[in-house]
Amino acid sequence: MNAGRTARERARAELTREIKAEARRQLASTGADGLSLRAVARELGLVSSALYRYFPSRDELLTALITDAYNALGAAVETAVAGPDRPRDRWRAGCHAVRDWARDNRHEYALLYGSPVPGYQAPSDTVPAAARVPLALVGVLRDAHTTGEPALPLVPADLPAELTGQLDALAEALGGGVGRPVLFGALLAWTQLFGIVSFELFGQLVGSVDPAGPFFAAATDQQATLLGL
Amino acid sequence: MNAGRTARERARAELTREIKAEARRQLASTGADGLSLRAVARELGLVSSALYRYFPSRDELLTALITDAYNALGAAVETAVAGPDRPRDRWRAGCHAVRDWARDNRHEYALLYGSPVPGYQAPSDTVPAAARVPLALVGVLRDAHTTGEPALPLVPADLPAELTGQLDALAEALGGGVGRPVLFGALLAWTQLFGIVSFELFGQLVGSVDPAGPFFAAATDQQATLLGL
DNA sequence: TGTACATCAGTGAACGCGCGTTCACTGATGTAC
DNA sequence: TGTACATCAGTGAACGCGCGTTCACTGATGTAC
Repeated sequence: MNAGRTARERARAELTREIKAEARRQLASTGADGLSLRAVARELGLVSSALYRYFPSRDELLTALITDAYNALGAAVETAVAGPDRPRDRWRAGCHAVRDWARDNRHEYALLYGSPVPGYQAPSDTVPAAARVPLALVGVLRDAHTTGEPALPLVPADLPAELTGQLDALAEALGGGVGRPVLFGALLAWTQLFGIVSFELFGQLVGSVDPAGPFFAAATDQQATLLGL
Repeated sequence: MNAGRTARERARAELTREIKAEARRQLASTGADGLSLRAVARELGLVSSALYRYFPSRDELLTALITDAYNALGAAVETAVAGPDRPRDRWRAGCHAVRDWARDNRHEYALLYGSPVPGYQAPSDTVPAAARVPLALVGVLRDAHTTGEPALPLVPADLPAELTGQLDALAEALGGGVGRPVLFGALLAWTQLFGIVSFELFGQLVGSVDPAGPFFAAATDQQATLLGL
Protein backbone atom coordinates (compact mmCIF):
# COMPACT_ATOMS: atom_id res chain seq x y z
CA MET A 1 0.00 0.00 0.00
CA ASN A 2 0.94 3.61 -0.52
CA ALA A 3 3.05 2.30 -3.36
CA GLY A 4 5.30 4.89 -4.89
CA ARG A 5 4.45 7.51 -2.28
CA THR A 6 7.33 8.99 -0.42
CA ALA A 7 7.20 9.72 3.28
CA ARG A 8 6.99 13.36 2.37
CA GLU A 9 3.94 12.81 0.20
CA ARG A 10 2.20 10.82 2.89
CA ALA A 11 2.99 13.41 5.53
CA ARG A 12 1.71 16.11 3.26
CA ALA A 13 -1.58 14.36 2.58
CA GLU A 14 -1.99 13.62 6.26
CA LEU A 15 -1.37 17.18 7.39
CA THR A 16 -3.66 18.54 4.67
CA ARG A 17 -6.39 16.35 6.12
CA GLU A 18 -5.63 17.53 9.64
CA ILE A 19 -5.76 21.16 8.62
CA LYS A 20 -9.15 20.67 7.04
CA ALA A 21 -10.39 18.72 10.03
CA GLU A 22 -9.31 21.43 12.44
CA ALA A 23 -10.79 24.11 10.19
CA ARG A 24 -14.07 22.18 10.17
CA ARG A 25 -13.98 22.03 13.94
CA GLN A 26 -13.60 25.80 14.14
CA LEU A 27 -16.34 26.25 11.60
CA ALA A 28 -18.60 24.19 13.81
CA SER A 29 -17.97 26.37 16.83
CA THR A 30 -17.62 29.83 15.34
CA GLY A 31 -19.10 29.80 11.87
CA ALA A 32 -17.49 30.75 8.60
CA ASP A 33 -16.26 34.19 9.59
CA GLY A 34 -14.68 32.86 12.73
CA LEU A 35 -12.47 30.61 10.67
CA SER A 36 -8.94 31.93 11.02
CA LEU A 37 -5.73 30.51 9.60
CA ARG A 38 -3.83 31.62 12.69
CA ALA A 39 -6.21 29.78 14.99
CA VAL A 40 -6.03 26.62 12.90
CA ALA A 41 -2.23 26.73 12.93
CA ARG A 42 -2.18 27.41 16.66
CA GLU A 43 -4.36 24.40 17.35
CA LEU A 44 -2.14 22.15 15.27
CA GLY A 45 1.01 23.42 16.98
CA LEU A 46 2.22 25.11 13.84
CA VAL A 47 3.28 28.61 13.06
CA SER A 48 0.66 30.42 10.99
CA SER A 49 2.87 30.86 7.96
CA ALA A 50 3.33 27.09 7.72
CA LEU A 51 -0.23 26.71 6.43
CA TYR A 52 0.76 28.50 3.26
CA ARG A 53 2.64 25.37 2.23
CA TYR A 54 -0.76 23.66 2.09
CA PHE A 55 -3.26 26.31 1.08
CA PRO A 56 -2.25 29.44 -0.80
CA SER A 57 -4.82 31.54 1.03
CA ARG A 58 -7.70 31.47 3.45
CA ASP A 59 -10.17 31.49 0.58
CA GLU A 60 -8.65 28.34 -0.90
CA LEU A 61 -9.07 26.59 2.41
CA LEU A 62 -12.69 27.72 2.53
CA THR A 63 -13.25 26.40 -0.97
CA ALA A 64 -11.81 23.03 0.00
CA LEU A 65 -14.17 22.88 2.97
CA ILE A 66 -17.14 23.79 0.80
CA THR A 67 -16.33 21.14 -1.78
CA ASP A 68 -15.81 18.52 0.91
CA ALA A 69 -19.11 19.44 2.53
CA TYR A 70 -21.07 19.25 -0.73
CA ASN A 71 -19.52 15.87 -1.37
CA ALA A 72 -20.28 14.60 2.12
CA LEU A 73 -23.91 15.66 1.83
CA GLY A 74 -24.15 14.30 -1.70
CA ALA A 75 -22.73 10.96 -0.65
CA ALA A 76 -25.13 10.75 2.28
CA VAL A 77 -28.12 11.32 0.03
CA GLU A 78 -26.87 8.90 -2.62
CA THR A 79 -26.44 6.21 0.00
CA ALA A 80 -29.84 6.86 1.53
CA VAL A 81 -31.56 6.74 -1.84
CA ALA A 82 -29.87 3.48 -2.71
CA GLY A 83 -31.35 1.67 0.26
CA PRO A 84 -35.09 1.13 -0.09
CA ASP A 85 -36.84 -0.47 -3.04
CA ARG A 86 -40.10 1.41 -3.25
CA PRO A 87 -39.73 4.81 -4.93
CA ARG A 88 -41.75 6.54 -2.25
CA ASP A 89 -39.40 5.22 0.44
CA ARG A 90 -36.38 6.16 -1.61
CA TRP A 91 -37.63 9.73 -1.90
CA ARG A 92 -38.31 9.99 1.80
CA ALA A 93 -34.94 8.48 2.67
CA GLY A 94 -33.16 11.00 0.48
CA CYS A 95 -34.98 13.92 2.06
CA HIS A 96 -34.36 12.72 5.57
CA ALA A 97 -30.68 12.24 4.75
CA VAL A 98 -30.49 15.91 3.85
CA ARG A 99 -32.08 16.94 7.12
CA ASP A 100 -30.02 14.55 9.23
CA TRP A 101 -26.77 15.65 7.67
CA ALA A 102 -27.72 19.29 8.08
CA ARG A 103 -28.54 18.83 11.75
CA ASP A 104 -25.30 16.99 12.34
CA ASN A 105 -23.26 19.60 10.49
CA ARG A 106 -25.06 22.85 11.10
CA HIS A 107 -22.27 25.24 10.28
CA GLU A 108 -21.21 23.35 7.21
CA TYR A 109 -24.82 23.40 6.06
CA ALA A 110 -24.92 27.15 6.69
CA LEU A 111 -21.73 27.50 4.68
CA LEU A 112 -23.37 25.79 1.71
CA TYR A 113 -26.95 27.05 1.89
CA GLY A 114 -26.85 30.12 4.10
CA SER A 115 -25.94 33.65 3.16
CA PRO A 116 -22.95 33.78 0.84
CA VAL A 117 -19.75 34.65 2.67
CA PRO A 118 -19.16 38.34 1.91
CA GLY A 119 -16.24 38.95 -0.39
CA TYR A 120 -15.96 35.29 -1.18
CA GLN A 121 -16.98 33.96 -4.56
CA ALA A 122 -17.19 30.19 -4.79
CA PRO A 123 -15.24 28.99 -7.82
CA SER A 124 -16.94 26.79 -10.38
CA ASP A 125 -15.08 23.74 -9.01
CA THR A 126 -17.85 23.37 -6.47
CA VAL A 127 -20.63 22.98 -9.04
CA PRO A 128 -20.37 19.21 -9.69
CA ALA A 129 -20.23 18.52 -5.97
CA ALA A 130 -23.24 20.76 -5.39
CA ALA A 131 -25.20 18.93 -8.07
CA ARG A 132 -25.05 15.55 -6.38
CA VAL A 133 -28.11 16.05 -4.18
CA PRO A 134 -30.47 17.23 -6.93
CA LEU A 135 -29.12 14.51 -9.22
CA ALA A 136 -29.76 11.81 -6.65
CA LEU A 137 -33.31 13.03 -6.07
CA VAL A 138 -34.08 13.29 -9.76
CA GLY A 139 -32.66 9.79 -10.14
CA VAL A 140 -35.35 8.48 -7.83
CA LEU A 141 -38.03 10.06 -9.99
CA ARG A 142 -36.52 8.77 -13.21
CA ASP A 143 -36.26 5.24 -11.85
CA ALA A 144 -39.83 5.36 -10.60
CA HIS A 145 -41.30 6.43 -13.91
CA THR A 146 -39.48 4.26 -16.43
CA THR A 147 -42.75 3.00 -17.82
CA GLY A 148 -44.16 6.46 -18.35
CA GLU A 149 -44.87 9.37 -16.10
CA PRO A 150 -48.22 9.75 -14.38
CA ALA A 151 -50.21 12.93 -14.72
CA LEU A 152 -49.23 14.93 -11.68
CA PRO A 153 -51.99 16.49 -9.64
CA LEU A 154 -51.92 20.27 -9.25
CA VAL A 155 -49.32 20.86 -11.90
CA PRO A 156 -50.89 23.19 -14.44
CA ALA A 157 -50.61 22.08 -18.03
CA ASP A 158 -50.10 25.58 -19.36
CA LEU A 159 -46.78 26.68 -17.94
CA PRO A 160 -45.41 29.87 -19.51
CA ALA A 161 -43.02 29.50 -22.41
CA GLU A 162 -40.00 30.94 -20.58
CA LEU A 163 -40.37 28.33 -17.90
CA THR A 164 -40.90 25.40 -20.23
CA GLY A 165 -37.77 26.47 -22.10
CA GLN A 166 -35.77 26.42 -18.89
CA LEU A 167 -37.27 23.09 -17.90
CA ASP A 168 -36.40 21.52 -21.23
CA ALA A 169 -32.82 22.78 -21.04
CA LEU A 170 -32.53 21.48 -17.52
CA ALA A 171 -33.97 18.09 -18.48
CA GLU A 172 -31.38 17.80 -21.18
CA ALA A 173 -28.57 18.80 -18.79
CA LEU A 174 -29.80 16.06 -16.47
CA GLY A 175 -29.46 13.50 -19.22
CA GLY A 176 -33.14 13.24 -20.08
CA GLY A 177 -35.65 10.79 -18.75
CA VAL A 178 -37.81 13.31 -16.91
CA GLY A 179 -40.72 15.17 -18.33
CA ARG A 180 -41.66 18.79 -17.76
CA PRO A 181 -44.35 18.27 -15.12
CA VAL A 182 -42.19 15.91 -13.05
CA LEU A 183 -39.23 18.24 -13.31
CA PHE A 184 -41.35 21.17 -12.23
CA GLY A 185 -42.63 19.14 -9.30
CA ALA A 186 -39.10 18.15 -8.43
CA LEU A 187 -38.03 21.78 -8.30
CA LEU A 188 -40.98 22.60 -6.07
CA ALA A 189 -40.10 19.76 -3.74
CA TRP A 190 -36.38 20.55 -3.81
CA THR A 191 -36.85 24.17 -2.83
CA GLN A 192 -39.34 23.20 -0.17
CA LEU A 193 -37.01 20.58 1.25
CA PHE A 194 -34.20 23.04 1.72
CA GLY A 195 -36.61 25.75 2.78
CA ILE A 196 -37.78 23.64 5.69
CA VAL A 197 -34.29 22.54 6.69
CA SER A 198 -32.98 26.09 6.56
CA PHE A 199 -35.93 27.43 8.55
CA GLU A 200 -35.43 24.72 11.14
CA LEU A 201 -31.71 25.30 11.52
CA PHE A 202 -31.85 29.06 11.34
CA GLY A 203 -34.54 29.32 13.97
CA GLN A 204 -37.52 30.49 11.91
CA LEU A 205 -39.78 27.67 13.07
CA VAL A 206 -39.43 28.41 16.76
CA GLY A 207 -42.91 29.81 17.23
CA SER A 208 -44.68 27.30 15.03
CA VAL A 209 -43.74 23.67 14.29
CA ASP A 210 -40.75 23.26 16.55
CA PRO A 211 -39.37 20.59 16.95
CA ALA A 212 -39.65 20.16 13.22
CA GLY A 213 -39.47 16.37 12.91
CA PRO A 214 -43.19 15.62 12.48
CA PHE A 215 -43.73 18.50 10.09
CA PHE A 216 -40.72 17.48 8.05
CA ALA A 217 -41.92 13.91 7.77
CA ALA A 218 -45.40 14.99 6.75
CA ALA A 219 -44.01 17.46 4.23
CA THR A 220 -41.80 14.90 2.49
CA ASP A 221 -44.74 12.50 2.43
CA GLN A 222 -46.85 15.10 0.75
CA GLN A 223 -44.07 15.72 -1.75
CA ALA A 224 -43.90 12.05 -2.63
CA THR A 225 -47.62 12.08 -3.29
CA LEU A 226 -47.36 15.20 -5.40
CA LEU A 227 -44.60 13.56 -7.42
CA GLY A 228 -46.64 10.47 -8.12
CA LEU A 229 -44.52 8.16 -5.96
CA MET B 1 -45.29 70.22 14.87
CA ASN B 2 -42.67 68.41 16.92
CA ALA B 3 -44.57 69.79 19.87
CA GLY B 4 -42.73 69.43 23.12
CA ARG B 5 -39.58 68.13 21.49
CA THR B 6 -36.46 70.03 22.17
CA ALA B 7 -33.86 70.69 19.52
CA ARG B 8 -31.74 68.10 21.28
CA GLU B 9 -34.42 65.45 20.97
CA ARG B 10 -34.95 66.18 17.34
CA ALA B 11 -31.25 66.10 16.62
CA ARG B 12 -30.96 62.84 18.46
CA ALA B 13 -33.77 61.18 16.54
CA GLU B 14 -32.36 62.48 13.28
CA LEU B 15 -28.84 61.21 13.94
CA THR B 16 -30.16 57.86 15.12
CA ARG B 17 -31.89 57.55 11.77
CA GLU B 18 -28.75 58.54 9.93
CA ILE B 19 -26.65 56.00 11.79
CA LYS B 20 -29.07 53.24 10.88
CA ALA B 21 -29.24 54.41 7.28
CA GLU B 22 -25.46 54.39 6.96
CA ALA B 23 -25.26 51.01 8.67
CA ARG B 24 -27.81 49.67 6.20
CA ARG B 25 -25.75 51.03 3.35
CA GLN B 26 -22.67 49.18 4.64
CA LEU B 27 -24.71 46.07 5.15
CA ALA B 28 -25.74 46.26 1.52
CA SER B 29 -22.17 46.43 0.30
CA THR B 30 -20.33 44.22 2.75
CA GLY B 31 -22.82 42.02 4.51
CA ALA B 32 -23.45 41.64 8.21
CA ASP B 33 -19.90 40.88 9.28
CA GLY B 34 -18.56 43.83 7.38
CA LEU B 35 -20.68 46.15 9.46
CA SER B 36 -18.31 48.13 11.64
CA LEU B 37 -19.10 50.91 14.07
CA ARG B 38 -15.87 52.67 13.20
CA ALA B 39 -16.71 52.68 9.51
CA VAL B 40 -20.21 53.99 10.15
CA ALA B 41 -18.83 56.78 12.33
CA ARG B 42 -16.17 57.61 9.78
CA GLU B 43 -18.75 57.94 7.04
CA LEU B 44 -20.87 60.27 9.15
CA GLY B 45 -17.89 62.41 10.06
CA LEU B 46 -18.03 61.35 13.68
CA VAL B 47 -15.51 59.87 16.00
CA SER B 48 -16.24 56.20 16.67
CA SER B 49 -16.90 56.63 20.36
CA ALA B 50 -19.69 59.07 19.59
CA LEU B 51 -21.91 56.24 18.40
CA TYR B 52 -22.06 54.93 21.93
CA ARG B 53 -24.35 57.83 22.78
CA TYR B 54 -26.85 56.22 20.39
CA PHE B 55 -26.31 52.49 20.56
CA PRO B 56 -24.70 50.82 23.57
CA SER B 57 -22.94 48.26 21.40
CA ARG B 58 -22.57 46.91 17.91
CA ASP B 59 -25.04 44.15 18.68
CA GLU B 60 -27.72 46.65 19.64
CA LEU B 61 -27.28 48.40 16.33
CA LEU B 62 -27.58 45.07 14.54
CA THR B 63 -30.75 44.30 16.45
CA ALA B 64 -32.24 47.64 15.45
CA LEU B 65 -31.45 46.91 11.82
CA ILE B 66 -33.01 43.47 12.04
CA THR B 67 -36.19 44.77 13.62
CA ASP B 68 -36.45 47.55 11.04
CA ALA B 69 -35.94 45.05 8.22
CA TYR B 70 -38.60 42.66 9.50
CA ASN B 71 -40.98 45.57 9.78
CA ALA B 72 -40.20 46.84 6.30
CA LEU B 73 -40.77 43.42 4.79
CA GLY B 74 -43.88 42.89 6.88
CA ALA B 75 -45.32 46.22 5.83
CA ALA B 76 -44.61 45.48 2.17
CA VAL B 77 -46.48 42.18 2.36
CA GLU B 78 -49.39 43.67 4.29
CA THR B 79 -49.76 46.39 1.69
CA ALA B 80 -49.55 43.93 -1.18
CA VAL B 81 -52.12 41.64 0.35
CA ALA B 82 -54.53 44.52 0.92
CA GLY B 83 -54.67 45.38 -2.77
CA PRO B 84 -56.53 42.75 -4.78
CA ASP B 85 -60.00 41.43 -4.07
CA ARG B 86 -59.80 37.82 -5.16
CA PRO B 87 -58.06 35.60 -2.59
CA ARG B 88 -55.93 33.95 -5.22
CA ASP B 89 -54.60 37.33 -6.35
CA ARG B 90 -54.04 38.41 -2.76
CA TRP B 91 -51.93 35.32 -2.10
CA ARG B 92 -49.88 35.84 -5.21
CA ALA B 93 -49.38 39.52 -4.44
CA GLY B 94 -48.13 38.70 -0.95
CA CYS B 95 -45.65 36.16 -2.25
CA HIS B 96 -44.36 38.46 -4.95
CA ALA B 97 -43.95 41.22 -2.39
CA VAL B 98 -41.64 38.94 -0.41
CA ARG B 99 -39.53 38.23 -3.45
CA ASP B 100 -39.44 41.82 -4.64
CA TRP B 101 -38.41 43.13 -1.25
CA ALA B 102 -35.76 40.44 -0.94
CA ARG B 103 -34.29 41.27 -4.33
CA ASP B 104 -34.27 44.97 -3.53
CA ASN B 105 -32.68 44.39 -0.11
CA ARG B 106 -30.48 41.36 -0.57
CA HIS B 107 -28.24 41.82 2.42
CA GLU B 108 -31.04 42.71 4.75
CA TYR B 109 -32.87 39.61 3.56
CA ALA B 110 -29.74 37.57 4.23
CA LEU B 111 -29.54 39.10 7.68
CA LEU B 112 -33.07 37.92 8.45
CA TYR B 113 -33.23 34.58 6.67
CA GLY B 114 -29.63 33.56 6.05
CA SER B 115 -27.21 31.90 8.42
CA PRO B 116 -27.44 33.32 11.92
CA VAL B 117 -24.66 35.80 12.65
CA PRO B 118 -22.12 33.87 14.73
CA GLY B 119 -22.01 34.94 18.33
CA TYR B 120 -25.12 37.02 17.93
CA GLN B 121 -28.40 35.97 19.48
CA ALA B 122 -31.42 37.92 18.31
CA PRO B 123 -33.40 39.11 21.33
CA SER B 124 -37.07 38.30 21.58
CA ASP B 125 -37.94 41.89 20.62
CA THR B 126 -37.70 40.84 17.01
CA VAL B 127 -40.39 38.17 17.23
CA PRO B 128 -43.50 40.33 16.66
CA ALA B 129 -41.85 42.03 13.70
CA ALA B 130 -40.84 38.65 12.27
CA ALA B 131 -44.39 37.38 12.59
CA ARG B 132 -45.92 39.98 10.31
CA VAL B 133 -45.32 38.10 7.06
CA PRO B 134 -46.79 34.77 8.18
CA LEU B 135 -49.69 36.62 9.81
CA ALA B 136 -50.46 38.51 6.63
CA LEU B 137 -50.40 35.34 4.56
CA VAL B 138 -52.58 33.43 7.00
CA GLY B 139 -54.94 36.38 6.97
CA VAL B 140 -55.50 35.85 3.28
CA LEU B 141 -56.45 32.24 3.90
CA ARG B 142 -58.74 33.10 6.78
CA ASP B 143 -60.55 35.75 4.76
CA ALA B 144 -60.93 33.39 1.83
CA HIS B 145 -62.50 30.62 3.86
CA THR B 146 -64.95 32.41 6.10
CA THR B 147 -67.77 30.26 4.86
CA GLY B 148 -65.95 27.02 5.61
CA GLU B 149 -62.73 25.52 4.41
CA PRO B 150 -62.58 23.35 1.33
CA ALA B 151 -61.06 19.89 1.49
CA LEU B 152 -57.50 20.45 0.38
CA PRO B 153 -56.09 18.14 -2.25
CA LEU B 154 -53.01 16.15 -1.28
CA VAL B 155 -53.20 16.92 2.40
CA PRO B 156 -53.43 13.57 4.16
CA ALA B 157 -56.23 13.27 6.67
CA ASP B 158 -54.16 11.23 9.08
CA LEU B 159 -51.41 13.54 10.25
CA PRO B 160 -49.44 12.21 13.25
CA ALA B 161 -50.57 13.29 16.69
CA GLU B 162 -47.46 15.32 17.49
CA LEU B 163 -48.02 17.40 14.40
CA THR B 164 -51.72 17.94 14.94
CA GLY B 165 -50.91 19.06 18.47
CA GLN B 166 -48.47 21.64 17.17
CA LEU B 167 -50.90 22.75 14.50
CA ASP B 168 -53.69 23.24 17.01
CA ALA B 169 -51.44 25.26 19.30
CA LEU B 170 -50.32 27.35 16.39
CA ALA B 171 -53.88 27.91 15.21
CA GLU B 172 -54.77 29.17 18.65
CA ALA B 173 -51.73 31.46 18.76
CA LEU B 174 -52.87 32.86 15.43
CA GLY B 175 -56.25 33.70 16.89
CA GLY B 176 -58.17 30.83 15.35
CA GLY B 177 -60.06 30.77 12.11
CA VAL B 178 -57.85 28.31 10.30
CA GLY B 179 -58.24 24.56 10.33
CA ARG B 180 -55.50 21.97 10.50
CA PRO B 181 -55.30 21.12 6.81
CA VAL B 182 -55.20 24.74 5.73
CA LEU B 183 -52.59 25.54 8.36
CA PHE B 184 -50.48 22.61 7.26
CA GLY B 185 -50.77 23.74 3.67
CA ALA B 186 -49.85 27.26 4.70
CA LEU B 187 -46.68 26.01 6.38
CA LEU B 188 -45.77 24.04 3.27
CA ALA B 189 -46.28 27.08 1.11
CA TRP B 190 -44.49 29.40 3.53
CA THR B 191 -41.37 27.27 3.67
CA GLN B 192 -41.42 26.82 -0.08
CA LEU B 193 -41.82 30.52 -0.67
CA PHE B 194 -38.74 31.39 1.38
CA GLY B 195 -36.91 28.34 0.07
CA ILE B 196 -37.23 29.61 -3.48
CA VAL B 197 -36.32 33.18 -2.60
CA SER B 198 -33.29 32.07 -0.61
CA PHE B 199 -32.14 29.73 -3.36
CA GLU B 200 -32.53 32.50 -5.91
CA LEU B 201 -30.63 35.08 -3.90
CA PHE B 202 -27.97 32.74 -2.61
CA GLY B 203 -27.15 31.41 -6.06
CA GLN B 204 -28.46 27.86 -5.81
CA LEU B 205 -30.66 28.15 -8.89
CA VAL B 206 -27.89 29.15 -11.24
CA GLY B 207 -27.73 25.87 -13.12
CA SER B 208 -31.47 25.29 -13.29
CA VAL B 209 -34.29 27.86 -13.36
CA ASP B 210 -32.31 31.07 -13.50
CA PRO B 211 -33.63 33.76 -13.88
CA ALA B 212 -36.17 32.63 -11.36
CA GLY B 213 -39.13 34.84 -12.22
CA PRO B 214 -41.19 32.37 -14.27
CA PHE B 215 -40.57 29.53 -11.85
CA PHE B 216 -41.49 31.71 -8.91
CA ALA B 217 -44.73 32.79 -10.54
CA ALA B 218 -45.67 29.22 -11.39
CA ALA B 219 -44.80 28.03 -7.90
CA THR B 220 -46.96 30.60 -6.14
CA ASP B 221 -49.77 29.76 -8.56
CA GLN B 222 -49.50 26.14 -7.64
CA GLN B 223 -49.52 27.07 -3.95
CA ALA B 224 -52.71 29.04 -4.38
CA THR B 225 -54.33 26.01 -5.98
CA LEU B 226 -53.07 23.74 -3.23
CA LEU B 227 -54.54 26.10 -0.66
CA GLY B 228 -57.95 26.11 -2.28
CA LEU B 229 -57.75 29.73 -3.45
C1' DT C 1 26.63 2.24 -1.23
C1' DG C 2 27.91 6.59 -0.67
C1' DT C 3 28.19 11.38 -1.89
C1' DA C 4 26.51 16.05 -3.85
C1' DC C 5 22.86 18.59 -4.86
C1' DA C 6 17.90 19.92 -5.19
C1' DT C 7 13.54 20.08 -3.15
C1' DC C 8 10.51 21.09 0.26
C1' DA C 9 8.41 21.77 5.33
C1' DG C 10 8.35 24.50 8.97
C1' DT C 11 10.30 28.72 11.69
C1' DG C 12 10.19 33.31 13.54
C1' DA C 13 9.98 37.95 12.90
C1' DA C 14 7.74 41.55 10.83
C1' DC C 15 4.28 44.58 8.07
C1' DG C 16 0.13 46.90 8.07
C1' DC C 17 -4.36 46.61 9.03
C1' DG C 18 -8.97 47.27 11.43
C1' DC C 19 -11.77 46.37 15.13
C1' DG C 20 -14.99 47.27 19.73
C1' DT C 21 -14.94 49.61 23.77
C1' DT C 22 -13.55 52.82 27.75
C1' DC C 23 -12.66 57.19 29.77
C1' DA C 24 -11.66 61.85 31.17
C1' DC C 25 -12.52 66.04 28.82
C1' DT C 26 -14.84 70.36 26.56
C1' DG C 27 -18.52 72.95 25.17
C1' DA C 28 -23.20 73.45 23.81
C1' DT C 29 -28.22 72.94 25.02
C1' DG C 30 -31.89 72.79 28.39
C1' DT C 31 -34.14 73.77 33.05
C1' DA C 32 -35.38 75.95 37.49
C1' DC C 33 -35.77 79.92 39.96
C1' DT D 1 -35.38 88.19 31.58
C1' DG D 2 -31.34 86.80 33.37
C1' DT D 3 -28.44 83.82 36.02
C1' DA D 4 -26.66 79.20 38.06
C1' DC D 5 -26.60 74.68 37.54
C1' DA D 6 -27.48 70.12 35.33
C1' DT D 7 -27.66 67.40 31.35
C1' DC D 8 -25.98 65.62 27.39
C1' DA D 9 -23.29 65.22 22.59
C1' DG D 10 -19.19 64.73 20.69
C1' DT D 11 -13.82 64.57 21.13
C1' DG D 12 -9.38 62.42 21.14
C1' DA D 13 -6.34 59.34 23.00
C1' DA D 14 -5.60 54.94 24.49
C1' DC D 15 -6.08 49.68 25.55
C1' DG D 16 -5.76 45.25 23.92
C1' DC D 17 -6.93 42.34 20.53
C1' DG D 18 -6.61 39.30 16.28
C1' DC D 19 -6.08 38.93 11.60
C1' DG D 20 -3.86 37.48 6.55
C1' DT D 21 0.22 37.45 4.28
C1' DT D 22 5.37 37.92 3.12
C1' DC D 23 10.10 36.69 3.49
C1' DA D 24 14.71 35.17 4.49
C1' DC D 25 16.20 31.31 7.11
C1' DT D 26 17.37 26.32 8.81
C1' DG D 27 17.24 21.63 8.57
C1' DA D 28 15.24 17.42 7.03
C1' DT D 29 13.85 14.37 3.06
C1' DG D 30 14.41 12.81 -1.65
C1' DT D 31 17.07 12.06 -6.13
C1' DA D 32 20.81 11.36 -9.52
C1' DC D 33 25.09 9.55 -10.38
